Amino acid sequence: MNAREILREHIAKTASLTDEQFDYCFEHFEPQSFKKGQVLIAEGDRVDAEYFVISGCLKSFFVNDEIKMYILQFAMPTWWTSDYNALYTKSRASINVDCITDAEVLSLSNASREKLCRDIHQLEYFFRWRTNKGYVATQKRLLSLMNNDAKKRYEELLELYPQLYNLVPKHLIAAYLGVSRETLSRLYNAH
Amino acid sequence: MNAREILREHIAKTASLTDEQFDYCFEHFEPQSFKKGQVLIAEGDRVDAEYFVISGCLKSFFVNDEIKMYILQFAMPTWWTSDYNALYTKSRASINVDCITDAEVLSLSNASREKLCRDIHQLEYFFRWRTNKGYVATQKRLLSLMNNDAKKRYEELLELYPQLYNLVPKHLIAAYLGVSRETLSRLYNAH
DNA sequence: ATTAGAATGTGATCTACATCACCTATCCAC
DNA sequence: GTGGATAGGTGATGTAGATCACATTCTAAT
Repeated sequence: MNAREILREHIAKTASLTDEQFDYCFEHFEPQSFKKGQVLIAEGDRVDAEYFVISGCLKSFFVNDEIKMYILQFAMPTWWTSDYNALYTKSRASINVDCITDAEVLSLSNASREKLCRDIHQLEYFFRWRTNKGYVATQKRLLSLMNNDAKKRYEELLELYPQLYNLVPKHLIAAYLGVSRETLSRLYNAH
Repeated sequence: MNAREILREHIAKTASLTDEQFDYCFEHFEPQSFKKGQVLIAEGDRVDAEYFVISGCLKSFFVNDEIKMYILQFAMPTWWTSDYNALYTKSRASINVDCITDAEVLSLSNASREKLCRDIHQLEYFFRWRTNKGYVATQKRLLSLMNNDAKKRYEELLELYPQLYNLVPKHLIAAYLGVSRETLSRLYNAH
């Protein structure tokens, strides 16, 4: 399945567009390819676009004191990622986005998204739903972080995203769970 | 300022509605009053509405093992609250919402919101933005929880919402920060 | 093939915070 | 006013997980 079809199917799950509407919509996306390790957004950048992942895996993360990294989100195919704070407030990036593996994305600029939302009501609906899902998921994660210990959170993560285990280095999983890589290592080696 | 004006001004910050549009919109909200301690949403309930706070203070919270409480959000005037997961997926509530003080709210049913979004494009825009703000705020809180110790989080909270300090009992602030009430007590008594 | 740098495992130690226990002050409801 | 929640404070002790230190393996570039 090509990028166009992946996007089409993804949107169709939430909003119904006519062929003409989707054509018009798709014109606003720009396909981009990145190599493993390439940076899409660096802290301090002006942020102008969000990214819809076609293949590969990205991460969005925050680095504290130039030392510790906390992963906000792994972005797998059909997931969206960006610095949404910077994007919506037109401020500079406070988080980073880069590639864990080689990746293909569809880039959508802020201006294009707003234009599409204005022109096609169904797309505004789509983006409202998408954001709502992200909001709910983040709230769940917040609760899990307060309520569960590292082991429980690790098990939850693997249950939710089994692919991650083999795809993503363990120290990144630790950075997502909010524990040190040492602790994570001890956890799944059942100490 | 009455409820109508408060809502009008709140929406106007994000979306521009004509007088007719706002009239139509406002018809879908139902004013409700609650006493301190009253429950708007209890775990297990069917959730059919979200609430826009006019006066007073609500909390949305999760109770683990019938013992420990974690507060997702304090809802002050002009804030929205509900169990958005249950509301959007039409599942039963996994969190609770009740009143910390006497409160007046405007209740908006899920059906009414969807109708309003369909009928008035600008409102769909409004709700998209509102959800986006919530998403970004929750991400920030997630980062703070992973990155900062309890003392730092406590200071951040007071800086962001100074009103809370006098309005809300300390043990609820602890439940928001994700620390025990004892630890919170020791923190601000500078041990 | 060689080598430098990532990624990972594991012990020893330290620490922020939870938990338990108990005490005091305040606020209502009868 | 009195008694029972509710809120808050503080000491003693326990523990999950951080941090430090170092060894091992894997990976990718030369």
